[in-house]
Amino acid sequence: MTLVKRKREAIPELLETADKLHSAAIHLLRRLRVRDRESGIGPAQLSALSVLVFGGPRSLGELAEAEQVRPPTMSRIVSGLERTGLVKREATEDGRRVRLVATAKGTKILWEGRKRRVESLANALASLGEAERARVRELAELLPEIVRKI
Amino acid sequence: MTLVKRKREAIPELLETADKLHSAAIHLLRRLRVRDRESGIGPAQLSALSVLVFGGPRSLGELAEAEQVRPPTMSRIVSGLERTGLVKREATEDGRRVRLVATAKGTKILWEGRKRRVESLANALASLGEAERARVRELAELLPEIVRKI
DNA sequence: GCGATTTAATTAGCATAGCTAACTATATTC
DNA sequence: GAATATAGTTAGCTATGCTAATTAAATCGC
Repeated sequence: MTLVKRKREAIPELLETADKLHSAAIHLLRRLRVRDRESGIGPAQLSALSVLVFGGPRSLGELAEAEQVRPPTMSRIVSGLERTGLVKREATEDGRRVRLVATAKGTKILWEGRKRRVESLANALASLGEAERARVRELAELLPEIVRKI
Repeated sequence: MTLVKRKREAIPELLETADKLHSAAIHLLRRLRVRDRESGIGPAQLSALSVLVFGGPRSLGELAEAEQVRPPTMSRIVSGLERTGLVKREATEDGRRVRLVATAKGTKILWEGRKRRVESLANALASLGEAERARVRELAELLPEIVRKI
């Protein structure tokens, strides 16, 4: 017990920070999500589409993994996106795989939605002081590194 | 147009910060969500339960509003929580209203789940340097204020 | 080179979670 | 006390998650 004490002692403070960060992330996204309804697309479809738009075409399995969803689930999400003309399934050299590509319409809709979310948040940031904005900027850069370690 | 130019010019930098923060929040929660499956409770039930556990008992309408969901949706979420013994519907003076209360079992399960999420994140924070951890701590305190302004 | 295995995606069937519309029951108002 | 307002539920639709089973294509082994 006493031998690992140093390591254990470090945790409570981190737990508190983690708890606050976790809670803030939940509330942040809950607020921004409201604006997604304007797109008329469900959250899973929107999220999958964003991977294709920002990350480029990929197979169904890859997209499922990126979205942390099982292939059958992604298959149906893609079917919905295809039905509304936001994504296209294309054949590949490997006859088992499909290449999923966002259409022009899908790309446009996604950018508009993202713009709404980001603008809502940017407006909230606008009322902060210069020092606080700088702090937020620093954190926004630091977060991806933290996420990678989870 | 030109009259509001000053305000518009301030936005691009904020848009970039907002975009990064938004994206980081999405990826953060996506990672942490994985651990929720261990609880065996769906995300909507888990989130509603957390409001009752951390915020105390309230009516169905209040809970629906807190969760940004319509009353019929919340009614069914609560039915699920009641069926598994995590929440109780109690009568109030006003015969139309119900008081929703988390049971001991519900409280216990929620704390365990929250612990898992927060610990995952705290572990990721543990590998940061002292200066970075301090920065994260500052931001975690600042975020609720930003969220309130969205 | 052809049968067996592996891999990618889909289909089928189930549960949860979101919505609107319609209904029930209780309070409130005039 | 009748009309109206409010709180919650029920019914029925769509979307999103899962596992199990199926289909089709590629690869492996001999």
